[in-house]
Amino acid sequence: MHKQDVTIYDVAREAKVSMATVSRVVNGNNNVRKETRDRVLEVIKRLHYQPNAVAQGLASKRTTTVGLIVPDLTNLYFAELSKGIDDIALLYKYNIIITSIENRLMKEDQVIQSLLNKQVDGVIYMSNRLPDEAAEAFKRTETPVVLAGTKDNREEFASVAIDYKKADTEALNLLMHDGKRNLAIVVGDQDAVVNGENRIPAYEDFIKANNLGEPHIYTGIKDYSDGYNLYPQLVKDGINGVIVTRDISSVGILNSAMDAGTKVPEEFEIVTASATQLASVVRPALTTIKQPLYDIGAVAMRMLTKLMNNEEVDDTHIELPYELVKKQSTLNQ
Amino acid sequence: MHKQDVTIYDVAREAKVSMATVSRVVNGNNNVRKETRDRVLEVIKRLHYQPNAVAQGLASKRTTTVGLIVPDLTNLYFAELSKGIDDIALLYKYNIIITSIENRLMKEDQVIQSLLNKQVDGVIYMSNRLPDEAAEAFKRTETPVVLAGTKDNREEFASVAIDYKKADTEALNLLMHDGKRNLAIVVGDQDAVVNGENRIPAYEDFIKANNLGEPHIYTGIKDYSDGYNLYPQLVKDGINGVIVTRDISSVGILNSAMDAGTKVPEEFEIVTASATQLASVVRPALTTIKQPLYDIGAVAMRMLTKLMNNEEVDDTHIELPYELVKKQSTLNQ
DNA sequence: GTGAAAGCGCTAACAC
DNA sequence: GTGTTAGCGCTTTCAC
Repeated sequence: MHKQDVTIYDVAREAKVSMATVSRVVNGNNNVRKETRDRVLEVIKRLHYQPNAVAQGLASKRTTTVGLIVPDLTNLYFAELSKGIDDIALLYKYNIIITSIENRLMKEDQVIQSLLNKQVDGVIYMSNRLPDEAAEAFKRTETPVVLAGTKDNREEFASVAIDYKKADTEALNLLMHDGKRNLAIVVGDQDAVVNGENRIPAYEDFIKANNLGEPHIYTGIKDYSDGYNLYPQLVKDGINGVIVTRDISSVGILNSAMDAGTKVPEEFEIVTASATQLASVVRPALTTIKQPLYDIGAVAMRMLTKLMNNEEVDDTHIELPYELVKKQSTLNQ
Repeated sequence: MHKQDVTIYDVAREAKVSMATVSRVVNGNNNVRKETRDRVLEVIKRLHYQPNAVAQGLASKRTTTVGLIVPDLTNLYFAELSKGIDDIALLYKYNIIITSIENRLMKEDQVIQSLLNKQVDGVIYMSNRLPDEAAEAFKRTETPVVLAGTKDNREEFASVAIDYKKADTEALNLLMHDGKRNLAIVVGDQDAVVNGENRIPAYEDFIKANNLGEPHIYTGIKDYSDGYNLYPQLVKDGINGVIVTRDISSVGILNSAMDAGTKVPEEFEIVTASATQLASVVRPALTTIKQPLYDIGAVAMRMLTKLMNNEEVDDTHIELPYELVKKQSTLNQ
């Protein structure tokens, strides 16, 4: 970034008006006579003037930039959420600064602080658990935050998600009705609020309510090979039905079962709890809890635009409908 | 973004030094006596001072922000590239503004202009073909650009990629040596420079050089169902070996072939030209041209940091090695 | 080694 | 409807 060639001052001089008027034209303020406006617009075009958003940001205290905090870019779950966010952001002319925070050199709250230093107008948080320092920083700087596809144990931040407990219970019911009674839950990160405070408790409640014996909770199963390597353990533990939070892990378990000669779904059933593209292209196709990921992202971003404009928001905790899509990895009886 | 509570001026007053000295401390300038530095740092800590990056950007003309231009966030090819970029960006303390440009309300060069208005220090371009207006804008604003995982017909922009012609030729050779002589190429966007000026010509040359009859080029095959629905046409055209640029389309073709009862690879072979996670988790696993996507992103970002610092870069057109990974969708004889 | 002061390019009162 | 002016929070000469 070098010294700007043409500034608002150049336009003002050339159009024989003040900087204020040029500013008004650029920002669509109506208090400008049509002839003046046209003259200014002509000069803007002729000089190829482009406003410097950094200077605008400093002067107006609005950067029209929002921060996106995501654990991992290569996880399709977040990519699909991001797409919904991105489309709405474009619609409202916000730029997106994206930061991923998994396996990092920097601590999460440092990364978030650097985002805040960039003076983002708002933040969409999609990671597992909002650290206290970060929550503090958001409040101190009065930065609006919306959680998308995740939850927080604090009540203070807006969120858009689905009812994970209800969804998982429905999925477990499906497995049970198919005659599978040795049910397990396989999660990626047990510290995630969605898992630790929603999915796992729902599973435990279900097991207890239906007298299905000891609970079997497998944690830290994050990628394909984690899933693949877990399957023998599941066999050893006598499991014949699983609900898996990450679909890449589901695929690992599925392939491992197939390679072991296990009949899916006759002998072993799988439900994956976050439907991305992946779940539907493998064979047999996976039964999934289909979350409206694109919509979650879009609704979250829309809500954020309102919060950033200090508009009234009637409900800051939105739950969107999910769907249990029955495919070939369950009997569906 | 509201009026900042504690500014560099507050720190200066509290530490009984000038703003200039605080600025020096913040920016790690050595021309500060140790005692002064310590005193300033103590005040910074005590007041929880955080520099306003927007003001820094305006004053210094460096925003420590880079733009990422990508067609589609949910395409794993770009996600994996982005991960490499992101890691190196973090290392050098750059933030990333990401913009996707497929199916948009705004024209590509408008989106790019809005990125430039944000005064990004550099840009990584990963899309199909850099529009002339955008190329002009980059040059006019002297913004360094590196293409990652893509190419440009102009020679003027730096790039990091693989040798697509060589890779495709090698893949076609594999198919031919397996006894398949009715070979086709299936591409997503034929306007992409990688396809239009590299992959397709390589295919045509190969067909001609080996007397394999008429070329069969299928374009606009972008997603799973495009691939799935294309397969019957491939059968009708007598094709028994394909190279496919997008792996989601490869999977569509694969599943369609399997559903039709075709034996893969005995009767029909597939090579996918961009190996993401997807290619290795489907069954049969797909033979792929494995590009070092993470590395391409990382190397591109590293090069960009040099360009942004006006450092000498010996080679601005880097080709990284690829690998033809033989899996179950080819006979590999 | 440190400070004073002039900007960076723009917005937003306020005055007319 | 338009202009004047004072910042926004910081960096960077240039003195000393």
